[in-house]
Parts: sequence; structure tokens; C-alpha cells
Amino acid sequence: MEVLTTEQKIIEAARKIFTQKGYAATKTRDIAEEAGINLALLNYYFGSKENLFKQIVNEELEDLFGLMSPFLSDSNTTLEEKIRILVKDYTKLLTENEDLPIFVLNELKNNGNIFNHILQQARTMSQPILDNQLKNNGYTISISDFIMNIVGLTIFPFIAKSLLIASGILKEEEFPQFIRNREKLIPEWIFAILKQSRQ
Amino acid sequence: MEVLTTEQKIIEAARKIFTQKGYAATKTRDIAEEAGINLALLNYYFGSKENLFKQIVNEELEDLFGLMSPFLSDSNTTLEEKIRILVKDYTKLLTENEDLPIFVLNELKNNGNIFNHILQQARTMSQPILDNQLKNNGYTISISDFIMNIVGLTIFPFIAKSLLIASGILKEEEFPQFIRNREKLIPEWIFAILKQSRQ
DNA sequence: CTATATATTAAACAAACGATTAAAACAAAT
DNA sequence: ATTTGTTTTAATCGTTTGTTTAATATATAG
Repeated sequence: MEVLTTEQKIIEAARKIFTQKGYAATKTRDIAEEAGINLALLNYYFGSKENLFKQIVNEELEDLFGLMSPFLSDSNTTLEEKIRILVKDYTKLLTENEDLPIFVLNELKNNGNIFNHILQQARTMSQPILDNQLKNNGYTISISDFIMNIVGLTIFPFIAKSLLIASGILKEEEFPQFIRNREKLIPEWIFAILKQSRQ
Repeated sequence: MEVLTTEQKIIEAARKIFTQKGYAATKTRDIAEEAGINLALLNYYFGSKENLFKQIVNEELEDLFGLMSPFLSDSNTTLEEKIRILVKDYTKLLTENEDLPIFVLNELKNNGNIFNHILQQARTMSQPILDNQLKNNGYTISISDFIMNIVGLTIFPFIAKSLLIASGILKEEEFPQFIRNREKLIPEWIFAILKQSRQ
């Protein structure tokens, strides 16, 4: 089992180290060692460190936003269902890949413009349908705030995990339960916010 | 005017570049150039790049958490006032220093344990008072969730700014208004969440 | 003014890093 | 079995990077 091609071994190793340390702090030699391959093979298959990096980031963005767009643009799914599914799916994804959000957001800050096409596609499909669903229910909240609140409440704990633990607010071993609990609460909080925007 | 000592010039330049690019991507030569000083002076005054970095991070953490702890632990300030002031102060701080949160959280992820003392102090003072204020009002939300929600809703837009803009959800020039608007809304949302936790 | 401490500079060092090269090992095709 | 194309290896190249050194300039004190 586990017969990976050299190319796959490099990608897996690169994904692990890039997401852990970021672009600048990652050495091609670290990737080669983690992958168990000769250093020159990295350039043989991917040309350069930067090339390899872009491919990884593209895949991670797909993970993050491919999740969102298809069902958000489905007009048969109710707003309530969308909220619950979104929170649930993101919680699952981030639990399995805790370093993902801060990595993506950090690297996006420096090279945002390179990945525009992926992000814009994710939005244009879902925006009008969501907008209608909000208005039809009488909710006056803007779509930007609506998305920002769901995503922020769900993702932020993963970004701030080190801070939570370093400050003693939470212990490392309590974190999974903390997240599982929020997974149930966040949709209720979002509903409370929505209802308040209607009054 | 503007007569800075060499030491101060280095610190200002270092703060700017470190927060912009992170530790690994920052070159000592960039700092020297930005500060307008000779490269060797950096080591003359601070010994090493790492030393200088630690000093900067410590100052940034003070900025970020010194804001919080003094008045959160004041039992004369009502919960409502605390929420409003916290959101207002953080919004102001981050508006003037947009790169701060992602920088701090990113570097904290790798070196969390080094800065424990600052963070733990900020917590132990305010936690029991806040806890009482929540319980006395009949709110069942946990203090971790309470803090996480306020801070998350306030800070996350700054962390996700590049994403918001790259995806086209928001235009760069709309961002300040977006933030100003949320500054008013977030306290109301927090109240809505609190009330819901009482029912 | 002179001596001494402090601050600044240009140059260089040593290690780390991304990338390349040339040869060797391997696989596939004829 | 030989040729041809592909993959892998060890060694090295040219830069970059953090740091140090030795000389020079500037300030301070007696």
C-alpha cells in the first residue's frame, strides 16, 4: 500500500511544511527530507520552489472554497440548512487541518491578486441567490456581514487557538470539545443575529 | 522635530517590516535600509535579528492585550459598557494597524510558549469578574465563547480583508465603511446572542 | 587639548539556500 | 542486447543572509 509517485511524495511533504511554516520559512531541503527524495527532484518536477508553492496554495483554496460555492448557490436549500451545513463542513475541514486558515489568509495577504479567479468564481455563483433568501425572509443584514459572521465565528477559534491556550483560557485537550460545542451553538447565534436584524 | 535615536529608528523600521512580512521573510538589510542606518548597527544595539524580533512582538502583544485587561477587570463597568468599549477600542487599534492581528497570531503559533507570561496576566485579572457579570444577568454562555465571539467578530474582518477584496465581495475603498458599520452592529449582535442564551 | 569611551562605517566571513549540472541508474522499446 | 528516453543521485555553483571585524568618526571627560 501507500505507493506514492515521487511527484505525489513531494506535494504531500510540501503541503505539510508550507502550511506549518509559511513560504519564507520553508526550505526546499526540508521538503526533500520530509518527502524522502533527492533535493534536485524538486526542481526536476516543479521547476522552482515558488511554482510548487503556487500549486499547493491553489489546491488549499479549492479545499476551502470548493466546499462553499456549489450548495450555497442552490436555491432549493433553505437558508437555515445552508447555515448548518456550512458551519458543520468548515468545522470538519479545519479540525482535520488546523493550520490551513492562518496559512491561506497570511499568504493571500502578500499574493492576493494571483488567486483572484478561484475566489471570484466562488462568489459570483452564490451571491445573488443568498441575497434573495435573506431579503425574502425580511432580514436586513448585508450579505457581506452575514458571510463574515458565519465564517468568522467558525474559523476564528482555529486561528486564535495558540492564543487561547497560551493565555490559559483553554487547555489544549479541551479544544476539540470547545469546537464541537460551538458547532452546535454557532447556527443558533446566527439565527439570533438574523432575527434581531428583522426587528 | 522627529529626532529619533538610532535605536528608535531601528525599532520603528523593524516593527513595520516584521508586521508586514513576518519573521522569516524579513531581511536584516531591509530593516537597516528602512531605518536609514548601517547594517552593523542592528547587531550593535540588539545583538541579533531574533532578539530584535522578540522585543517587537512583546510590544505588539502589550498593545493588543494591555488594551483589554485593565477595564475588563473593573467591576463597576457594566457588561454592556465593556462590550461597547472593547469593540470600539479594538476597531480603532486595528484600523491604524491592519497587519497586526495576523502577524501576532501567526508568530504566536510557532513561538506561543515564549510569551505566556504576558497573556496569562491579561486573563487571570479579568476572568472572575466577567464570569460573575455573565452569571448575574442569567446568561448561560461560557466565558470562552463570549470572548471568542466579541474578538472574533471584531478582528476577523481585518484578517480576512485580502480574501474579501480578492473575492470581490468588497472593494478596497469600501472596507473602512464596512468596518465602521460593523463597529455599531457587533455590540447589538452580541446582545442578541446573550439574550438567546438566557432563554 | 588629550585621552577615553561610544557610535558608525565599509568590508568581509561563514553558513544557508535555491538552483543547476553531469553522470549514473533504471525502464521501455526495437 | 542495444538503443533511447526517463528518473535519480552526488556534487557544486552563485547568491543571499545574519553576523563579525577592524578601522574611522564622534562625543565625553579630565
